[in-house]
Amino acid sequence: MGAQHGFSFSEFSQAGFVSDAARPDGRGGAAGARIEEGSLMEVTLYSDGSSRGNPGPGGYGTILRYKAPSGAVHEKEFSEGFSCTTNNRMELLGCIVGLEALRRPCTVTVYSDSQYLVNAFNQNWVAGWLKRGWKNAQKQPVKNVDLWKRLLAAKEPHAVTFVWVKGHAGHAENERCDALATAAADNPACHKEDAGFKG
Amino acid sequence: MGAQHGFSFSEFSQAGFVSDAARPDGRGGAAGARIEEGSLMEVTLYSDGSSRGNPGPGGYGTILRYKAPSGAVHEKEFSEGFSCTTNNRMELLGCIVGLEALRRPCTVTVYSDSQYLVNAFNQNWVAGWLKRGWKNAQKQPVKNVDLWKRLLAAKEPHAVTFVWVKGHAGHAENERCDALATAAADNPACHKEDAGFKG
RNA sequence: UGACACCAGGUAUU
DNA sequence: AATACCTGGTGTCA
Repeated sequence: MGAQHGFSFSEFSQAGFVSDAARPDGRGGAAGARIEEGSLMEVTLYSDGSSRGNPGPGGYGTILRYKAPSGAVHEKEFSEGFSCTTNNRMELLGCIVGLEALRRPCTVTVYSDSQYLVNAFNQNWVAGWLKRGWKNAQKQPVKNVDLWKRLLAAKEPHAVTFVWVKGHAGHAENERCDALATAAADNPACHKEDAGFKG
Repeated sequence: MGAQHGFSFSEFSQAGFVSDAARPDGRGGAAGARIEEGSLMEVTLYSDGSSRGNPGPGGYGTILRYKAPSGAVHEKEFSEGFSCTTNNRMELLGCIVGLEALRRPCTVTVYSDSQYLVNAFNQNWVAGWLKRGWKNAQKQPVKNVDLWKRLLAAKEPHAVTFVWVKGHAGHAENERCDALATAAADNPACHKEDAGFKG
């Protein structure tokens, strides 16, 4: 199972959501030009990463879900495998590809079991890194800067909220993402190279 | 079949073993007052646990065996069933009740198919737990601490050796214990509550 | 020192 | 297929 890039936004358009003014719930923006948070499409992103050996072969799994006001649920799954990477890189990448698939600004809720990912924003780690020029609290270079920068760029157009979920605790979507991630990690036939990983 | 507590040591006394000096094999202590390891009564303990569901209804089976110098074999069986417990708790409890039935310090050889039980001593897991204040190597609280403490207390007066036997591999006593354990697990009429189990 | 994740291995119970 | 338990390790941060 390879990556499925280019999340088809037309599916969402078909759900009758492109024109905010037409929304039946009345939340369509009267403001017009300005994008209000309440007027954005609400999307849920679940992701998980795995790595066999750490470092070793790895993969990510991501679910992007949009529930239309009509009640219809639109969902897309993503996954990729890599020949040599780390658990944390896969946790980040799963989130990144989900965000990068969005073609318009959205209100996104990201669910991840990785405190490495979630706390970077919810505990303001990134703010400290930027202040120190990508140095961590020990003044060492922050790891995986390539992915962190890519994540910040992918996040930028959206209103993103990060929620930590405990891993392997019965969370259905998290476990689906785990299955996608491990399946990709376990399939050498589809492995790509994680060019950013410095082994 | 309920538990049979209070292993009658008088049976062993009748085997002519109380006076070490009289032992025909010459290992009786000339030292007199001091209890030497070689002077202790040698007992063999077999035990096994089972649990239907894990967690679920479970039970243990235990055989305590003493072979008198005369060649006579004295044996006692123990078993109990519980309404909700785990496989590992039953493996521990089977050993505990056997040891607790001994009324004098003995040289005990414990045979179990549970590496959870055997390695706790033979691989010095307990030493690490005590050093870390009942935390395991991952710094999480050690599970079943109630039973581990009870086992340490039950073991304390004796010279205990643990031997691992492969389960379901034709070991006669192990399979007898398995039969006792599963019979107890499968008989709801005699089930007790495993008060220490946190479900 | 703490937290989360990712494994690798082993035994048993189902 | 899954749970109950343990050992050993790395990837990362505060």
